[in-house]
Amino acid sequence: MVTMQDVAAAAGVSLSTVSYAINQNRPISDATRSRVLEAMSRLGYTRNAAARTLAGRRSHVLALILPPSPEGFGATIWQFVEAAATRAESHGYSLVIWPFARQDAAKVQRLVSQRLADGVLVMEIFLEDARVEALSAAKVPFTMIGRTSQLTGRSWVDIDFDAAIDTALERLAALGHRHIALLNHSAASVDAGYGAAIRTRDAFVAQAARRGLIAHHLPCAETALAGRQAVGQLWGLDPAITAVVTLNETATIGLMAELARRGWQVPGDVSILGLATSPAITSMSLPALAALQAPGAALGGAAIDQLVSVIDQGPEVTSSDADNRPDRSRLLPCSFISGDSLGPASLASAKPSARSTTDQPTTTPKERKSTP
Amino acid sequence: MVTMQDVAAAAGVSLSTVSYAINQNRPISDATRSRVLEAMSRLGYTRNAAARTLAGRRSHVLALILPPSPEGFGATIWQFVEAAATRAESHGYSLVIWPFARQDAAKVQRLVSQRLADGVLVMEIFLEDARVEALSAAKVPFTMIGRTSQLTGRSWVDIDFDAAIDTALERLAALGHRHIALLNHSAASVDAGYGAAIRTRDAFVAQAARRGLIAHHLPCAETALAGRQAVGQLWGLDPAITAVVTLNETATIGLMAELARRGWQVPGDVSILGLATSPAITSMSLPALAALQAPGAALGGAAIDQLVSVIDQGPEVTSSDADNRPDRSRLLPCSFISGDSLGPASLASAKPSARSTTDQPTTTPKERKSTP
DNA sequence: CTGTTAGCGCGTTCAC
DNA sequence: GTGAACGCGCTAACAG
Repeated sequence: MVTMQDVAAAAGVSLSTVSYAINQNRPISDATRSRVLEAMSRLGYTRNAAARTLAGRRSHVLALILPPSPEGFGATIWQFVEAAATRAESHGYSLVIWPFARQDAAKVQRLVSQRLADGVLVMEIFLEDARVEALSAAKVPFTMIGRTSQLTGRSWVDIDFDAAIDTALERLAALGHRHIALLNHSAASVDAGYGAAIRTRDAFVAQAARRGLIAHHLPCAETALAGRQAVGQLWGLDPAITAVVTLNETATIGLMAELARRGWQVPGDVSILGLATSPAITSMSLPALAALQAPGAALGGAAIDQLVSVIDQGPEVTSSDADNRPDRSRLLPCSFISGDSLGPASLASAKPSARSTTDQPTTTPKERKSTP
Repeated sequence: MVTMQDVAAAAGVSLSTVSYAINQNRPISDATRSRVLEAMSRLGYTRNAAARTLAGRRSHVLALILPPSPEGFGATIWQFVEAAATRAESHGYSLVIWPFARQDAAKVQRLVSQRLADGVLVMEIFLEDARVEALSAAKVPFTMIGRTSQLTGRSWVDIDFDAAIDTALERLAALGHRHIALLNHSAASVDAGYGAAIRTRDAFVAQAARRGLIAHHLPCAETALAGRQAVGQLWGLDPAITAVVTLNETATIGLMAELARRGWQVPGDVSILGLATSPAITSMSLPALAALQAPGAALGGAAIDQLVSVIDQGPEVTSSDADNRPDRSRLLPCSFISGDSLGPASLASAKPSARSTTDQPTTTPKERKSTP
């Protein structure tokens, strides 16, 4: 292995000069710099990361904690990761991914205490999140993608679910929909306090009430099968539902398949609007799903920027007003992607033929008495 | 930060004794060991990764190079990652993920030359792969998930596509299918030499010929839209096709949606069999997709085992017969998941009404004239 | 602008 | 069984 010492010797300068030439920490004459650079490339030198970390007390690594998702990741989350990796690189950091579930706080603890990363990004935040507490306790700089309920002094970026719901209800109401359902993440997620699910639900219920709409909230497992079963459940709840807002990509696919199987038209009989959905998903359905697209890439870039700023400035933010500093916390909007799944509300009573509430026995719900 | 020195002082022993107590490199009396351990946990000591790496010349980190996939990752790939991370941990390594495309060989080069990882796993291998060449040149231990065409002295694990195709054709032939199509990955992937796509295609063509079946190979972009359009293309190629084997999950979803839209029955009119598909996908379609499931978790574990063995034994394998050593290379089989998408071949001529070969120009089909 | 030097925290080879 | 001492390769004062 060729070291800085070798380069220094070859260039006829001292070791520290090589270091300064590389890191540009100090003015160096062009002549010596080019001698050094020449020697470096001639010898094929690359600096040793461990030595640099040890001496400099910085690893130049940022970690991203991802939950192990049994369903795989959609395009949104991957856009996020890519954008984050790119932005990290532009700040001189490399991004490593640590797959840890919410329960793995101890592992997180271990890794950060070894100083493997200078800072950490945490995704899929729960209102109470042990990983976040571990990071907080370890005094490691971190930024949340999402928000715990306790926010004081913490850095975060999040999707503006409130605004997204506002847009969604605005559009649906304008189309005449009055009975609207929200197909959420699983009951398990909601009960565990998954931030996105809870904030969306709350915004949905509150804003629907304000607008005088009939709102139905249905948690649903993240599987296509559960999405299919949701059809029976939803119209069992309220046969007058004409629109579904969905936060659950996988379930949405099942939902639309089941609607098709029953012969219901989208958007003729039912309108569907995806929330925080990726374009890849929207085109998977027939008709193409209208959606409020999650700002994956923007979130990734913003999250890294914030994390770097926390690292650079230290965690000195304790004054109460600091919570709203734009370099510490940001809400990003979803953008509307038009599809073919949105239409005017149908008069439910007008097309009883298309609206069978009869369920399939299999995986499924029972009969319900039709109560008009 | 609490160091080994601190622990040594607190336990009343010397620094090296602490090191030995931790690494169990040398016999230590139980009395002193427990004193050391007690001091460690009392002070909350965790060793500094950089220092350990520098002194020990091993980073205890393995890297996994993933391609940035615009469509997101399915469950299979994520199972692989999880299994690999777990297995790595059991070997005392942590697994970091580096998202690098095939063109990013230079970045790979840079990272490994900094000795950030003791070994590297590379996924989604192309027959000629610059990342692999870079690793090879840098003399970094690595294991491929997939295979380059040049294999001498290289460690790899791969899915047994040959066997999978054998199973697939065997089953389809037994159901009476004679005109069978393969819906492959994109033409771009095939042209670039993506190993899985090419090996599957070749096996498909060769084995179909051997069995006297009519084989059609269709590359298809990894989008649902392209999958929909594939319907027109396939039956344009050969109206007598009664079964489709698919290696392209995203396209499969579109394919099935389009079949449904045209009113074709699966498996009544067409049988569909997924190849190297994950269970999450199989349940997304209606009817549930029959598939040869990719051995994601097994691949992950096996890949790590091999990589560790390469690291431990050094790259000394140059003798020609070494290429078949089971600790260096392994082929893993897919397992059959029955679904509802497989049935006996229909007599094409018997149901001309359902079979039209007319292509839709865009994503949005109009009526077609029935041409018997 | 450049050179000298003292560590960073730990693994490991020696002596004891 | 234990301890002392050296060095891994580099950063960052501190001196010129």
